[in-house]
Amino acid sequence: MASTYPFQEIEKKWQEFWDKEGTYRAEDLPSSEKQKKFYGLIEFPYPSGEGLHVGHPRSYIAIDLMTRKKRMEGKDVLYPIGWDAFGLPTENFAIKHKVKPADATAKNVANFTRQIKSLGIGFDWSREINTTDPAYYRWTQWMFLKFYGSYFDVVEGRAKPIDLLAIPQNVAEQGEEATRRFRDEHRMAFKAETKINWCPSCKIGLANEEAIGGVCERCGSTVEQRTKEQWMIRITAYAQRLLDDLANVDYLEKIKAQQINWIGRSEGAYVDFGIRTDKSGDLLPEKLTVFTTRPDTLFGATYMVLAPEHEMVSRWIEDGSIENATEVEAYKAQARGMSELQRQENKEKTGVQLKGVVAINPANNEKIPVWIADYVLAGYGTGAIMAVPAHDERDFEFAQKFGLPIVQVVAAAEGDETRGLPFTVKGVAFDSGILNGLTTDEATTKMIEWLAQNGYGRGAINYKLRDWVFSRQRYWGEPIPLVKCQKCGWVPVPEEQLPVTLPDVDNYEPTDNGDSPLAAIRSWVETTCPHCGGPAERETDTMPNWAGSSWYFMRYCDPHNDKAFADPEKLKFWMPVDLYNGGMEHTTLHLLYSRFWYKFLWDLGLVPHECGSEPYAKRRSHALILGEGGIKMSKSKGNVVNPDDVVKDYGADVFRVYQMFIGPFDQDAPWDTHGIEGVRRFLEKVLRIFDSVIPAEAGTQEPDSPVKPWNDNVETLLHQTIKKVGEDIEAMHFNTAVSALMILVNEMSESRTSYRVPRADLETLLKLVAPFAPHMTDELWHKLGHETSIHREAWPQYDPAKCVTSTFEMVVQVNGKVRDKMEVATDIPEEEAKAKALASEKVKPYLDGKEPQKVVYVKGRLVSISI
RNA sequence: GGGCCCGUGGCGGAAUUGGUAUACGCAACGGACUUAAAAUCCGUCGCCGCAAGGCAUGUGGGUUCGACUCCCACCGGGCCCACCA
Repeated sequence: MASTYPFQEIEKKWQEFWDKEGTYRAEDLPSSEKQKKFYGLIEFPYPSGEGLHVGHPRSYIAIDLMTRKKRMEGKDVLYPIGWDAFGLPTENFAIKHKVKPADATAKNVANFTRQIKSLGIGFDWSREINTTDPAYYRWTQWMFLKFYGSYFDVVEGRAKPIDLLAIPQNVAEQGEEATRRFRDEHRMAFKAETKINWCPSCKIGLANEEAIGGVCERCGSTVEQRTKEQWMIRITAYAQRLLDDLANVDYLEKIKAQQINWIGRSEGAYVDFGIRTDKSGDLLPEKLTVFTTRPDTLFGATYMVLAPEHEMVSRWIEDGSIENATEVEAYKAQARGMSELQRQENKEKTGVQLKGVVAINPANNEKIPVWIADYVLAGYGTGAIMAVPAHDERDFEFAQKFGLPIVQVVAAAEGDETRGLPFTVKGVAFDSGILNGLTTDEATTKMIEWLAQNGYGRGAINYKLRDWVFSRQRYWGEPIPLVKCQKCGWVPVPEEQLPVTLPDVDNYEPTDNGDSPLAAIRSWVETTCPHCGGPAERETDTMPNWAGSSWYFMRYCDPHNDKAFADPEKLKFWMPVDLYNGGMEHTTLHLLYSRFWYKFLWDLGLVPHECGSEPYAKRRSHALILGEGGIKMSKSKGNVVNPDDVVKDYGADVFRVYQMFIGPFDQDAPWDTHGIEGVRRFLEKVLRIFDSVIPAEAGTQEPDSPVKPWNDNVETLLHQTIKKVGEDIEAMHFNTAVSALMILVNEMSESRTSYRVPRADLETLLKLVAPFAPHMTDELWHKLGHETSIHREAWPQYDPAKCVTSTFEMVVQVNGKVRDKMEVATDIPEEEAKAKALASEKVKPYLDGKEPQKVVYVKGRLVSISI
């Protein structure tokens, strides 16, 4: 800014002042009734070594504006900050540079803190949290144990303590071991085999994001698939509730759509197919069950496909039912070696027929061949499909490639696009003809009835959502607080012994077998069983990054509590979050996981019932700040803007206003070095308005200039601006709020030369600018003689009567074209407006002496004449 | 392939939700002040035209007194998901 305004000094001064005064500290005990609280939340950052990106603050500043306005409106405001600090980049950095991840994290947090504080954001730093702090992850572990100690009651549709799980008679009769197994199978946290991406060179398991294109992101070697027993969390049990409750929250439509999409509910039916092998020569006792959304096309099912991993395939290989077992094994091996990503890239259909095995289509008793192919996914439905090539594109493609029959189901043909290739048309779908003349929906319902009546299947609902793989073979994460005892099996670490802290070692290396680096630290692994006191080993897997971020918004309500993750009374006051803002990249997983986690705790009564079943009342997303020219900022392109540089050159206030003015909040916007100059000019103009009011040397006396009455138009504009800025901030239209302020300031600074702007109006202006440029406005506020911060002042009110002018410029249109404009009284009667318009000299030539066909008056706007 | 969204000056973008298209800002140009520059201030700035006027919101149609806004088709671009039966 101008050399006369020492912004660096002033900004620092106010940041220290706010810190000392606790200007932004949320009330520890609420001072108002619950309706008057506002909890604004931004996604807490991952403190990377790169430092703050210019994109980060966009969200922080936006919510800062909103919370500042709410505070000025007298609400209790909670706007906290913390660090989502566990995770891969830090771990990788630590391994590479042989430093401790905790030390690297502390350094990064210090840097982020310095950067964020320099922006003057009104965070309540007294509530700062860090997911890697044992005092924090103690509760993350505690919550994991709640998952472990619970099951999902299907009848009531909610989680309950595992002690309440009814053990069926026949299980109980089999003894303790069977009972334990039954219980373990029903826990919300359970162990199961899953595939992981394995880099044979780095000897490390990789997240999907690190194995893009099937190669290791770090070293470039081909990623293998390995099978491993991992902890899973039963999020699928909550699929329907996660879907249903979207109706009760205010999320952007596209965010809801993403959640719905990800959960992927589909209605259909399970259908049981009989299986005959040549070897046995007869029907097997077991059935092959498939899930289909189109049971009405059952008659057109001409073959079946199993996922290569389907357990029946292994069984049939073993018992010799499959004649071409070698070929089948080879295909299975090939499929196993492929990562999901490789599979997605190569969409060419492949598969092998299981020779010696046929399935029986229950609709017509026809024998149909059985195949395995990797286009059928083991993880969805039953891992097997009935293939209806006439009504499914993928089946069609497969049938074409392998010469399988294609049968169109006539009753179902309506609505399905004909593929323009010869079909074997079989006419009526059923002996009974029950589907004739029905729509697809009706036929589906009818078919499900038929299946159920004849014992061939039943209606069913399936979700794409899979259970949450919760184990990571990593060091830098929350240890999973379980111990494996040879005698007692998995035993939870008792609550009073939490947290299970990470061992403080100088360095660690990945292991050969895919275990976490923790597995090699024997002194940490070896422990005693909390149950029987015998020798036991700790679980060496750690939790995923998503764990700590699944509940952090609750910890903010009571961050220093060491008796509970948060005091229920404080949760009752602050929850739910009123506005949650973040990037679109987190609108599927993080949002889903945290909603689920919250619902689970709510079910158990650990989150008070009064908080409601959803953690976030409203979710919005910001877009990206791009590099100059509209390309993404990246180190390689050399177009990265460092917020430190901007703050150093222009100050935080300019940076903040520019961030808000750059474009619509939910739209990507390119950084523009020239654009920021315009904002600087604007703020300097604000300073200049106060020059006459505030004498150069700190005095607060107003000069006794000759006073002309304050201009009515500026008065009107002031009230219009109060209205506009307030509404725009609420609607997150920050760019137009800034432009409204610019218009007012332009007007005021022009008027200043001819009129004396009343001090009260100047103070109003200052309050409107305050959330945008907090340092400068507090400085001016104090120079006007105030002792307390402007950020605790009352937000200005507008007078609706003063927002309207007594006259307006009425437009006269003839056949939709503007032909005249005239100044008329705002309350002009309709007839008079029309008469005036028709009498206009400029309009007359267009009337051509004819009588107008229609004359429309739009109040306060225009008269439209058509001839 | 599915879902969501967007096309307005040289650029970022406004438009009271169907009512004066191009607010505000940037860039550019001309001028004032200055020895000069910066800063600041004044002015011009969609296109064609001396002007009157005409034409312009991706393209073509429709509804309407009136369409950037609503409807249909097409063209172009973006984001997310994706062999989910």
